[in-house]
Amino acid sequence: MKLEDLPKSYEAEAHEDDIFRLWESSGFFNPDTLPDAASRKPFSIMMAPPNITGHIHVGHALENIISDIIIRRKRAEGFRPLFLPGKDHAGIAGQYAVEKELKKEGITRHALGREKFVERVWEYMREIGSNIDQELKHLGISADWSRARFTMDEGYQHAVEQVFLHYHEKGYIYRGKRVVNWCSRCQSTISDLEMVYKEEKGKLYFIQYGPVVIATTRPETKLGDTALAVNPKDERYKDHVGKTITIESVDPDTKAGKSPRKKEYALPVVADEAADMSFGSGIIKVTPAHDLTDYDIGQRHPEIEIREIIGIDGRMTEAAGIRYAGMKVAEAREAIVKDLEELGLLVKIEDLDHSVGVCERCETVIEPLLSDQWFVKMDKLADKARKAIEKNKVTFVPPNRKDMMLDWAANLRDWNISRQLWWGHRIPAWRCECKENEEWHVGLVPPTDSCRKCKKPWRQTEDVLDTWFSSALWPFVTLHWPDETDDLKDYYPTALISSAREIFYLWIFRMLFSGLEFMDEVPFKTIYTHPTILDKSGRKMSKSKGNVVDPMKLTDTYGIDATRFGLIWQAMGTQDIHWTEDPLRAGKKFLNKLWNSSRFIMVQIGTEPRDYRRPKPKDEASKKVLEACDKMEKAVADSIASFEFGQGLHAAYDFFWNDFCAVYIEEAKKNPTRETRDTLFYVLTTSLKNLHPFIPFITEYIWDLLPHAEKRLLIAERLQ
RNA sequence: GCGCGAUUAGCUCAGUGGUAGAGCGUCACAUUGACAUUGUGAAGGCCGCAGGUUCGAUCCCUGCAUCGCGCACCA
Repeated sequence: MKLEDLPKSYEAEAHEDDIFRLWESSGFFNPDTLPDAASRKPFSIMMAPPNITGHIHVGHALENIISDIIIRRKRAEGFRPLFLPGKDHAGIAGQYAVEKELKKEGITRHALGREKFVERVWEYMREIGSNIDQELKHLGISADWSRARFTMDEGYQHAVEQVFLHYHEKGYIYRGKRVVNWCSRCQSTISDLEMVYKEEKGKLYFIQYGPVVIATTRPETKLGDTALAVNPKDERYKDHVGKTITIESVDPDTKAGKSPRKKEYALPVVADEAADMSFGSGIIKVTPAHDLTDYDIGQRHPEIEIREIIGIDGRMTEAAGIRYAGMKVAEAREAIVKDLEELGLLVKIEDLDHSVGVCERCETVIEPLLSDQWFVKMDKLADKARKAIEKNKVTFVPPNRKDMMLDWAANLRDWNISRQLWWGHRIPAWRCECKENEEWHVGLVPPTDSCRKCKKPWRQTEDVLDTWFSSALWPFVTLHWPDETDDLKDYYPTALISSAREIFYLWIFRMLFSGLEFMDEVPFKTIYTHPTILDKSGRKMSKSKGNVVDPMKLTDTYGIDATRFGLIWQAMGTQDIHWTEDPLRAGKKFLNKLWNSSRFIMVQIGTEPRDYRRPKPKDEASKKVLEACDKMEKAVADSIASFEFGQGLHAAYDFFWNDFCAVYIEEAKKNPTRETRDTLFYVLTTSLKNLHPFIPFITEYIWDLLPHAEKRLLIAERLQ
């Protein structure tokens, strides 16, 4: 081979797509078709399914490149590794994405109707979903796309129904009126996860409440007050506990427009830990229908009445009194403050910085309110998961996450699993249209006998399940549970789950108890929380801040390998990454170094087939570089095994550039012998093998140019 | 408020109980010998602050400060 036959610099974009096609058509992403598949041990990772709401971001890129590194490494180590890809239908986020599209066309989902709207969502999912697949493939992710799953595909829907029925049979599912986070725009409950807090300059209002003064940021909720609470240790209010206090306040039944009038109320006083002695006056007004804390107080003191004064449309209900009924919450607040002031009941107003919960998707202020919802009892399920964690059935990386999760799981509320959305898994529960019959029938089909009160048919509830209800089942439903497939036997439990910090609790914990409940075994041996990519100044990336990094733009600029190199170079342990493109530049240079040294070696060694076992040279330089090479191999293996991907890449880089290129190749040039040629070939091929998981394209490309028996580095000679 | 993590060269980060390293950037020199996407050399750091342990601390301990994250609170 002549030097002139090989270009002077490495042209990534000329080869990367071809190489991926070559891998894909080889079928080796599917572990079953690997050579000697039957004798290989199974190993599996389930891809955290990206939400189908747009393009993948740089965090997805990092997450999946990390998994891909592990998978490629395992493939080379002689395992039968399954990396199962898939996508999440993303419930509220998916629906909202389509609603935004409709808005541009000037229509609403209500105008379309449920059936047509859901069709639109499916169209959107197919289109955006295939983009996501393309983007992941473009990054060189060696997942088995023939096994790809979607949380709304037919088999998955079936599994979700079975899970619901199972929980129902065990008595874990109930329907209840609870205070939930209500988004009045989405017209649905939302989970804590879908809620974000916005810092706001608010006001703290001090209101005369009979003999005491109470402080509140939400004076309008006083219309729903049904009690007062003080801390049991609070000496100041000891005498009031257990008695009622008569207070004077606005009469809400005075017509709007007329001057406000006073009215007397009797409110019971209870002792409850929730009252903080040091905040405000130390007395809290209890509004059980519109505040989670207050609702809990209500639960602890059943004598407290519940009055609902805010409706699901975000307006005051009739129970709030004719003076305020129909007003939006903010309007009612203004009105009542004015009335209190006129009546001389407003003591003072202070400024207060506090945060307000808003809907993550549409920024509507969340109203906590009482609503009929479906719940899953968490006590037994959470207990199972906690015990498994305590018994170290799973390993946490980093280890301190173990205690964090146990703390979090120690006081869980029951899981509100119903959502008033159109996009998602329909809840298999039926009820008579007449609504006079309170009876619910849970099952895949309606009951055959009609309702006792009328002759109308049963109808399935409009509600769908929380999107996490289905993603909780990911590690086994992807393997076709409830069918007892070979895949399920081979690949469950998975080796590890790699997840973003954001969804650590809500997703990981739910997969844990789901796996234990349905498979009797933890779904993964290791829970790895990968680094979060922040911008250079350490802020979260977000569209509104304009600091997001598009991985596709990076690959356009630097090529895929250099992008992978640059991402992993920065991935030190589980530390957050303050994003910088510098290492991508370094990556590009390194690829060129790798290319040119390979080019030089190819010319040196000629074209005859070679033995690529470790040579036993006698000269010092060769012995030394082989020793360093052994060290590098060990460092790479150890680093990957301990999730120190950046360290592994640094070790390989450092060895290759310095020990090998700068020192050994120069040395070998001076006095080329058969021994140095053997050593050059061995060190190069060993480096390629160790670098391959990080920068798979160039290593494969060079490998295929080398004269030896095994083509395809992807499945080349097994490492130890 | 509680917990976790971070704080080292201009920037992004490694690192070790014995007076510090990488990548990128900067400056000077080298020009075609695999590679100028290179090579050689240089500049640049009281390793956040204050105590303590130690013969010796950037590293261990305590406190503080700043930043970030999580949980709680936000009456």
